[in-house]
This record gives sequence, C-alpha cells and structure tokens, in this order.
Amino acid sequence: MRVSREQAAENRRRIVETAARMFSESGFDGVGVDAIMKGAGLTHGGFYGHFRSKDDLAAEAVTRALERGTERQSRFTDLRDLVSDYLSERHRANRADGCAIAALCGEMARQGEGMRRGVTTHVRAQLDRFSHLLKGGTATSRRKRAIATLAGIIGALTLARAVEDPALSDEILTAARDVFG
Amino acid sequence: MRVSREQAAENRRRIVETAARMFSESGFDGVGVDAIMKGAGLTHGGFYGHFRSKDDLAAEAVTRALERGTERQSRFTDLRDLVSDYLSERHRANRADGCAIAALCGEMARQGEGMRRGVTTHVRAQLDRFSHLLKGGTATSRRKRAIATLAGIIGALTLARAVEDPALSDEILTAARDVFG
DNA sequence: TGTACATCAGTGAACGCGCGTTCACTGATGTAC
DNA sequence: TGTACATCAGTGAACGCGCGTTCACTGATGTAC
Repeated sequence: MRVSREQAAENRRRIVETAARMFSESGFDGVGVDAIMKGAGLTHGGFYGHFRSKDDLAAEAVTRALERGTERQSRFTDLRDLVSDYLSERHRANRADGCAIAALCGEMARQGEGMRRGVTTHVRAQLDRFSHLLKGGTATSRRKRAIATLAGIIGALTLARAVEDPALSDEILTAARDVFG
Repeated sequence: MRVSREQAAENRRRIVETAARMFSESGFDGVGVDAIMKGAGLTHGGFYGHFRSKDDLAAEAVTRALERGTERQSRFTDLRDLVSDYLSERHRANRADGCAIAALCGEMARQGEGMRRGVTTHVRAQLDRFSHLLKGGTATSRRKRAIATLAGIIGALTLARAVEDPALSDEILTAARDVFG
C-alpha cells in the first residue's frame, strides 16, 4: 500500500533515526535490518526502497548520530558544564542517545572510508569548539588541552561503561569530571 | 589422528593466543571459529573439544589479552615511558598485539558478566600501578590523576585510530603524550 | 471537479550464504598385560 | 621390553539458524484528461 511522498520521506528519516539509536546501543552487528525496520514501525521488505544496503544505512546513521551529538553539545557555553553533562550518570546509562564516538569507537575504526571521514570531521569540529571554550594560555596550549580533554572524557565514559563495579564506575566519572572539567 | 597430551595442551594455548590477537584486530563478530582455528594451524571441527562455545573462548581470550597487556606495562618503572609506549605509532598500528581495552572497549560493555569482571580487575590493577608511579600530591590526588591518565591514553589511542587523517591522528598522539606523560 | 489509469511505497514470503555447532570417522597415543 | 587394545585429539562433511537481500504482489497516491 503506497503512502504519500511526505510520509515516505518521514519514514526514511525515522529509519535513520532508529538505526542511529539501535547501532549506538548494540553495535553494527548487534542489530539486524529486520529489527531496525520494526523499530521504525515498518516491515523489513521495504528497506531496500530507501537504502542500497545495510552498510549504506550505517554510514548515514552514524552521520546523523554525530550531528545530534554536535547539536547537544552546542548548547553549552562553558566547557565545565559540557564535561559534566558528558560524564553524567545519565549519559553513561544511555548509549542509544549518547555520544556515537564513545558508543561505536572500536567498530568505526574498522568501517569504510566514508564513515571514518565523517568521524574525522566531527572530531575536528569538537576540538575547535573545545579550544574556543578553554581559557588562558596560548592558542597552541589550548589546542593541546582540547585534545587531552576530548580524549579524556571519551576514555572515561568508555571505562565507566566497561567496568562492572558501580562504585568504581562512579569513581571514574567523578575523578574525570574533576580533572577535565 | 590423535596427538600427545602436551601437544593438545599446546594447541589449546595457541588457539587462545590466536583468538586474542584476531578478536583484538577485528572484534568478536569480525572473526569466525573457522578463521581462528585455521590461524592456529588446525581445522574447525576440533574446536569443541577445547571450548564449550565461541563465547567461552572469547572470555578466555580477553583474559589472556589483558594479562599480556599487564605484562607489557609492568616493564616500565617510569609513567612517562609507559605513556610514550602506549601512545606510540607502533601501538596505534598494531591492534592485534596492543591494549585489549582500547581494541574491544565498545564491545566488551555488551558482553557477559564474566568478561566484564575480568576488565574490572584489570582496570583496578592498572590504576593501582599508575598511582604508584605518579609523584607528588596526596594519595587521593594521585588516584585521581591515575584515573585521568588511564582514561586519557585510552581515549587518545581510540581517537587516533578512528580518525582518517594521518596528520590529525599524529597530532592527537603527540598532544596526549605531552599532557599525560 | 470528477474519473480512469499509472505509479510506486510498503508487504511478507522466499532465497542463499555464512557461521556456529554437531557428528561419524581416523589413526596416533596411552595403557594393560 | 614388546604386543594388543582402548582412548581420544583432530578431521571434514553436514546441519540449521539468522540475517542480508530479492521479488511478486497490493492498494493508496499521483496524474492525465
């Protein structure tokens, strides 16, 4: 049963959005086309009317997830607030809506050129933003601290999620907020 | 054709070692039982004489990979040297023999309790070691800096691997060596 | 504006390949005498 | 120490399930008159 052009475009958008959340939550190999389409309220057969392949969607979904991350962080005018938010318990618990780099870091390094280029652009933008928000020192020193801060918060979130003991996980978040915020 | 007990034990060890390298390189879903056994110089049919399942092997392989990481780092008596080695171009290029946390971070958070407990133990040991190697300040401050350093180097290596532009990747390694070393 | 036809978004069954797992078999090792 | 038999590590074919992908079909939308 055919739907209107606007409805079809809206469906496509919802598939990308759903995929971004599900891939972030479970990894690229952890979700099937079937589950994504069901999550978007459709049946799997229609998938290939929108995308050439699952990889094709993955690239688009990661782009979307990174965009959303940029939007979220652009709300902050103080780096301390941004870091506090990034290293919050809410973010640790919420992979689906959280930072795509932290959620998919390992797998992205193994993906195609297209996806890695998207990540590169996003990292550059983040570093520029961080440098801009940092105070004091030369431009070179701010750039260096921006890199250390980005690496630090991504690593801390990753560790806090990987570790099994809640007390240790909390300690990691708190310490990193303190040092990098 | 039966082999001697020592040979069988040696084969088992080689399977675990091979799996540790291949999983680190390509992720858990990126290598099959078939490829691991071939990598160990055997045929896939014999696998289930050594392990109950692929997951079973994965848990053991990660344990082994983490152990190897501990061994490697225990050579250093200076934290600066350890950080330089961790953030070297060699380590960036060599996922297979490198830090299993950085290689498998994302996927480990989704694995079973057993594997996550292994990671927790390893992280604790690393933090103790880092605190021990750090100079100055109170024990509390050293502990906090140890956490920031571990998070920072894991995040920096992850970023350096994810990014596509070699110049940016180098810059990340250099900056992080400078800040965390 | 209303009618008739063409288009095409979405459906659900089916295909085929890869991969984890099983199994009957082989032949060298280990053991009992 | 040598011989006969039992054991069992490893082999390779086969199974079966999941998942990416395809396809014939449906019926509502879009369009031509």
